[in-house]
Amino acid sequence: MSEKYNPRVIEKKWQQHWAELQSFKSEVNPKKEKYYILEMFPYPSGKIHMGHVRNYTLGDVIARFKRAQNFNVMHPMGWDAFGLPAENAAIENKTSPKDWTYENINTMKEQLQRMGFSIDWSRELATCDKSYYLQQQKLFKYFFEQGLIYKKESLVNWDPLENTVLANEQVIDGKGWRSGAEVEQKKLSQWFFKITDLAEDLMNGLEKLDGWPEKVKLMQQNWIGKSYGCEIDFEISQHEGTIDTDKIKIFTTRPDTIFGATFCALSPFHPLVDEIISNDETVNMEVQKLRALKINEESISKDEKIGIKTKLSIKHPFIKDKNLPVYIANFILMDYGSGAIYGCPAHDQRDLDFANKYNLEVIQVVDGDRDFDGQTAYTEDGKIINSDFLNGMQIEEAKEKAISEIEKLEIGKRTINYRLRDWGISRQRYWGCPIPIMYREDGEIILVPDENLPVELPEDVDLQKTGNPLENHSSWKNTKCPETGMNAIRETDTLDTFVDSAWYFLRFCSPTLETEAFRKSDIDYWMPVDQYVGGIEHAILHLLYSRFFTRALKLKDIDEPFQSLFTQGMVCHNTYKNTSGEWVYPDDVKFENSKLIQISKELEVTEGPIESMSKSKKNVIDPQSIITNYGADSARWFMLSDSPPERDINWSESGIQGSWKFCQKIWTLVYQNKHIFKKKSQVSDYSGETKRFIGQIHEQLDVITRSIEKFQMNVAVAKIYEMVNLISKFKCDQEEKEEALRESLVILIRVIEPMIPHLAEECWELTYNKKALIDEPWPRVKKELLVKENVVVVIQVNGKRRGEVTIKKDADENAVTEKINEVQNIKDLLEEQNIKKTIFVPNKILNIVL
RNA sequence: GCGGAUAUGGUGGAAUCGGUAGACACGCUGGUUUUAGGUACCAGUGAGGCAACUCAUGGGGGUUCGAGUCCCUCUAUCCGCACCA
Repeated sequence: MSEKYNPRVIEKKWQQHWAELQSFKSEVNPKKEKYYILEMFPYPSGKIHMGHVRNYTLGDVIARFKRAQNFNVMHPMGWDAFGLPAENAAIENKTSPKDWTYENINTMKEQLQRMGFSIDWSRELATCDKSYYLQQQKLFKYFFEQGLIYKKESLVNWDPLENTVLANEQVIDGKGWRSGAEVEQKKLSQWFFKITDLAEDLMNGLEKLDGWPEKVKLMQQNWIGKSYGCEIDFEISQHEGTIDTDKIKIFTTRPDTIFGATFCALSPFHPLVDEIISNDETVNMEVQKLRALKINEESISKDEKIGIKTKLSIKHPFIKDKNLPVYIANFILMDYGSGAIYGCPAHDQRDLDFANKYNLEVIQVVDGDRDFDGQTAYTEDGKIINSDFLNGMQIEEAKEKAISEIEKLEIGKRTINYRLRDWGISRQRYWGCPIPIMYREDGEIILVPDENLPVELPEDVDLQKTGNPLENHSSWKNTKCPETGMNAIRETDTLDTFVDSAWYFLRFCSPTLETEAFRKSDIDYWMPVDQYVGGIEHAILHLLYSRFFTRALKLKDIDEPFQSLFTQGMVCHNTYKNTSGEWVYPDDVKFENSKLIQISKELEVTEGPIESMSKSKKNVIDPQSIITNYGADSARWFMLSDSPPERDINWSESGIQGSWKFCQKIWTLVYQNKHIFKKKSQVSDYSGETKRFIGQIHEQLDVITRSIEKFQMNVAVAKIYEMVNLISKFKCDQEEKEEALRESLVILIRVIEPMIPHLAEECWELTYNKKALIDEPWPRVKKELLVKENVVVVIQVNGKRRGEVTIKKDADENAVTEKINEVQNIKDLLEEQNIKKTIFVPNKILNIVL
């Protein structure tokens, strides 16, 4: 044990100690209250990055804090190990995705262990483990049998050169990122989860989630997007060629504007469009152009509206002899409503843009405060005009009336529509969980029997070849039906990796169970997750899918997987560019002669804006170098200092140095006082100055405790600084004071443990305590010491602070008023003035209004 | 475009309830000690003013005895938009 703070030695020492004693292994213990803390598991991309360090440091503070509060804490860790980057790496480096992934897992596990996180590694799992995806295939079968899985056609980004499906991020300016080929929208038959079946339930469940940030709940609510409207069948009045149907079903949320309808628009992927283009080659060519465009909500609202006029017309249901032209348009989603709308240009901006472009009629049917100018759609409140039986009504009333008339004519019905779409889970990729389905030669689609699971990923695949590697692997793909012996073809799609992460928190409860995905008794004890910590970028999809899974699995008593949720901010850093316009790593930049210079190339560098750390902009700091230079505790402390956890944090060299200095300061403070722990004192009560000192310590302890509970780690950190400053200045010259110093140091060591555990343990060793620090309970706040005898009451004149008086606690207004006379400048202000009234807040403020 | 968020000194940020704005830290300035130096310690540090005091929480307006906090409005920046995880 040395006088100098030596993180390299002590961190290794305590990590070994915890590992040997299996200090963080968790087991079901019905006698003890459980606490399940979980951080979003990482994708094993290579090395840990600062975002991980921040995420897991936050979670670890909570894990260690709750343990100190006598909870039976489970804090597991695993790997979200399937995904695209493994395939990309395989193509670039000619390695296998499996080897690449497991190598990364090893590296990252070592790094996480080097951070000293209190993780129960006995529960470790990787979603690419056979044992994990075996259970996932069983869950797939369960969902299938529950009727929650179906197949339908849907669109993908298709790279015709690589013969493969591209992720959105692989499409850059409409071109394939590797091939540069023009990306097409291709229809493929794909598997879907019927998440929309539970849309209502998922929305209502949000109300109960008190521990979730309001903004995340709102984002989910908007994502589900419940809306009330109606379907209307419009009769086709004119067409050319043979058309299979005589109606077009449209969906609207604004049936009150039915009399303002002036055209009809179909999605380019509407089934009727297939018929139209089979009759008309000119339209066909135009439609193919529209179909090649990527349509999402963003493009609908921003991009130029394009329409193709068809030879069809539809009849207006309420206006005799009025026919509306039918267009095929790029701003209609096939997945929303019925894939067809009627356009009411006066009251919808998209429709108006379209009508203005194609010179269509615009009829105003809602009139309100603002004049309608023909350029900005009128979407505000108002009264219905130009609308026959709806005239004079308010919007809501008119909606009701229109729907009831439509239902009376039996040409449509009231519907509830959700913006939420079913969850497409098919991926035409290799590195994912195989779908346990076979297509038999007799046309039957069968589920692979349990005894033949898992359907294993073949390892002998050629990723260099274009197309889906599983599709190309004929000996894997062609198989026999285990029941009938008939020839069969395996499903070559794999599952979306969001499926992997939609139930991993359940698997952590029974990580090694072979017979089932999880043991019921384990789930009953550990679930739900008490605190989930992760990035805001998962606010919608991952969390919604996990909620869907938990509900669909019908676990008794549990429908919400995450009791509380905390979303942390990102880690940012300045960006640097050299004179040739290349991004430069911060490590490669030095400051010389008041210029920034790139060390490796000796080029001048300019400093760019602070952005979230990303490999593409090279503004990353490798946590490994920080751990090596400063130690894990300093890195942890920095992550918790200054910025509130939910906000973005800017990495700075001076900040990490400050953290290191602080760790050193704590060590010096405890080490210099180590002799006082040898003695045992008889002091049971404090007086005077010592009482005030220890009172302040307990006040700080109180704030630290409450701050950690509220996730305000930066506030807790600031109070710990204050505590250290206070203890450092405390002059210890008598027995009573020595006892106070001892008590305060013990409190300090205990409260820093969740944040900087190695240093805390090393300090604890100096106190001659037999019990391990991690098993030491959180210190109790001595409430009796928080009561102050005197308080400062601020005196205001006309709401402005003019002075203060120190007075006995709970003194009344008269007592305060009397004391004012001692304050000269207030006396002057009050002279020869009439006091209109006074506002008195006990122990806080006296405001005198003149 | 829609949806969500954020804005306080030179910097990161603090401020239970509407009640002393700027805690704590970084940086900077001056000093002390040891060292070649990093280090450690002490003092100062929102702006203006000799001072009394005035001004100050993105801009403008409002409610209130009193607003960083509540209401309206504007501006700027960031995030998401369904195959990245």
